[in-house]
Amino acid sequence: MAGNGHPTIKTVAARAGVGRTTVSRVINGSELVSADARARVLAAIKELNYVPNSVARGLVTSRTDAVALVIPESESRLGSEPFFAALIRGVSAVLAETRTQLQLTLVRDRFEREQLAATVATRRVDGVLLVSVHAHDRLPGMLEELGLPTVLAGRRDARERLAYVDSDNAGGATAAVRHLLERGRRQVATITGALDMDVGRSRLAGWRGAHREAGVPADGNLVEAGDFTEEGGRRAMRSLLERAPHLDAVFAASDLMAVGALAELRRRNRRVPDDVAVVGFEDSVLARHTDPPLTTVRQPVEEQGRTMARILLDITRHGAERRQVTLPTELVVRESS
Amino acid sequence: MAGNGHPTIKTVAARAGVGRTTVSRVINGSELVSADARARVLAAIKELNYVPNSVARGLVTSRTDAVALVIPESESRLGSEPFFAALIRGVSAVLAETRTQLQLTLVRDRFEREQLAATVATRRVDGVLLVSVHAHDRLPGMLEELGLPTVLAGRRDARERLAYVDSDNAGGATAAVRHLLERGRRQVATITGALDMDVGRSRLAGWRGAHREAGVPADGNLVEAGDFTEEGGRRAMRSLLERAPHLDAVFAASDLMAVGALAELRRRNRRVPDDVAVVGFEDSVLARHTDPPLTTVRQPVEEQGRTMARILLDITRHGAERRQVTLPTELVVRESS
DNA sequence: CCGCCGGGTGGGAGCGCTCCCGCCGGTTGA
DNA sequence: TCAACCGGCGGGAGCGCTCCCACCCGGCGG
Repeated sequence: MAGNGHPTIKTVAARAGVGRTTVSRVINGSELVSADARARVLAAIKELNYVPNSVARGLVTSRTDAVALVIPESESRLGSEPFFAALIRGVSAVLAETRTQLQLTLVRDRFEREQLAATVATRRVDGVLLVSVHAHDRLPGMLEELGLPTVLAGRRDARERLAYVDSDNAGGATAAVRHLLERGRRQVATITGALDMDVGRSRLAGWRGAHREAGVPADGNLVEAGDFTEEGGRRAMRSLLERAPHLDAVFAASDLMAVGALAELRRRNRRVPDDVAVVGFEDSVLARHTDPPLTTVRQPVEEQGRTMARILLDITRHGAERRQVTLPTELVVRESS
Repeated sequence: MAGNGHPTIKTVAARAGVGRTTVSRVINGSELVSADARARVLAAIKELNYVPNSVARGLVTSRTDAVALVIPESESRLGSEPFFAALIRGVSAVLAETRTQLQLTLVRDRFEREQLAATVATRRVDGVLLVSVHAHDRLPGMLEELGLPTVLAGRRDARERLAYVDSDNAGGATAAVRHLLERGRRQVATITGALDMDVGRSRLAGWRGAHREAGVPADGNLVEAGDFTEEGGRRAMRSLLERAPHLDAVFAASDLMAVGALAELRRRNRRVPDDVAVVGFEDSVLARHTDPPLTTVRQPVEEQGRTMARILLDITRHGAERRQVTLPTELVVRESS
């Protein structure tokens, strides 16, 4: 019983000469406290340097004021780090306003990913933000069953039921390819992203859409599947050039793949943009540093993070409905096109 | 009392026909349980899909099995994201092994930084990992007073008392400058990092050391202070060229500043490496993508994160002493030198 | 003058867990 | 034979908080 350790609400109550309940009320901003009592409690808190124990609070309220951000590490390793960094910044900014903690969970492999559901079920978080969901990912479903509010970055497919915030992938891709066609490019190839993800499929759909719009037939020979990695971009560029040596433009579904494509083009002494125009997607820091600087589609990643956090908090704090938001993208023209 | 909600340890005990304590023992891997009882408990856990409530556990053990990683956002915004991403990967890998949660705290401004001490004092974390500490940062001291185990990424100064993991900044810088001098460069300038940080000072010391070693006088005119940003690198390069137009090499204390320097050199039509050799520090992704690819000093950032996490866990779990570790760096020669 | 109301207050109970301590019954050594 | 011991086990207490439910008391209407 030494006054040692940290002061508790009881210590504060004794010091202020009031009951525990009154202290609790002051802390939680209840109106039903006389000005006098409130002042005494506040003074006691300051004197004792008291900080409420949020674990104890969490036990009774069964809220933790923490949300998890789940990121598959395999993808983050692939150099898309700027994406995650920006997303985290956005999320964190909104959470800070409401004193909500951000728990970062990097998931290394499928096993850890499935295990996560159990971890998360230990009630350590009020909700989950999920990044990079594949079409047949089971995790979102598991979280839903657990009744844990979940917001996705990107959707699993066009019929997504859960809350999500996505960029306008199809629209951005269409704009990119339209830009190439309008500049007179005749054979606009595309290096797609992973096609088991909606991002990959939607950006490919955008490439098709722009062709349709322009009344140009979309040649299946000009499509090569990538995987969002630099090496994948390089490889895809290689097979495209072999299949369609006369292509004069390529739309890569990510900046990183565009970088790979640029490398392959340089290796073959194709000039960019003179011989072949290149456009990426994301507008990461990379895009400004390639040679030549990369034309690309900017997605508002930080805003995406902010929106995700807001939607999640609205659900956990105010029981709001799940919302689905698509954020606009914007073509940034640089020197590669 | 409806069987609703989540099963508790009591539910499991009833189902298995044992006491709460026995269930607890099984969960925590105690030896003092008969094989029979253990089997029954395990079965009950599985049937009920029971997951222990870690908040309740935390209340009694006063451990949360979570640690905070504190990152000043101002710096992370500066494009050093690859550094933080790698650090997080390392930290996360080690934490995952011990089922410890990672709480990420981006600190936007000084105010939030000081407030953090209070937040952290709500007992939500067992320890803190601190990144980018400036020489006169008050936060480490506050955490120490709170008795919260802390490990720094980098040290405040050469007399650091807290646990830390740092790269061999001086050694790496010396190797970089030695390399330039050995290749016959006569005027090796340096763009320093922020000089209120040990990283900045140590890398500058390395530049001096290599000169001393080679018996070449270190010309103060060849030193220009930067701030680890690209723009800072550009600016520093500009003043260096004005002050010392005949310099034939520059060692930048970060890749990002090297990128700025490269841009300025190109603007002035100085060829790299023919006219001026450039070396950076960090070996971030950027380094492979500059034109020409950047010679730089690789620091084992992921390993740094792993080591930090290990040291922190050793302290929180086993009451180990604070350790101070310096990890070796390695010169990576590419085409800019 | 009495009942009633309602703002301000405090104590009890209980959140789900761990840990202390004591109980039980079988084995061992003197 | 009996005390000492020990492995296996369970209940009580309590971690620090919130919330329910009184309780008190001054003011007011009947």
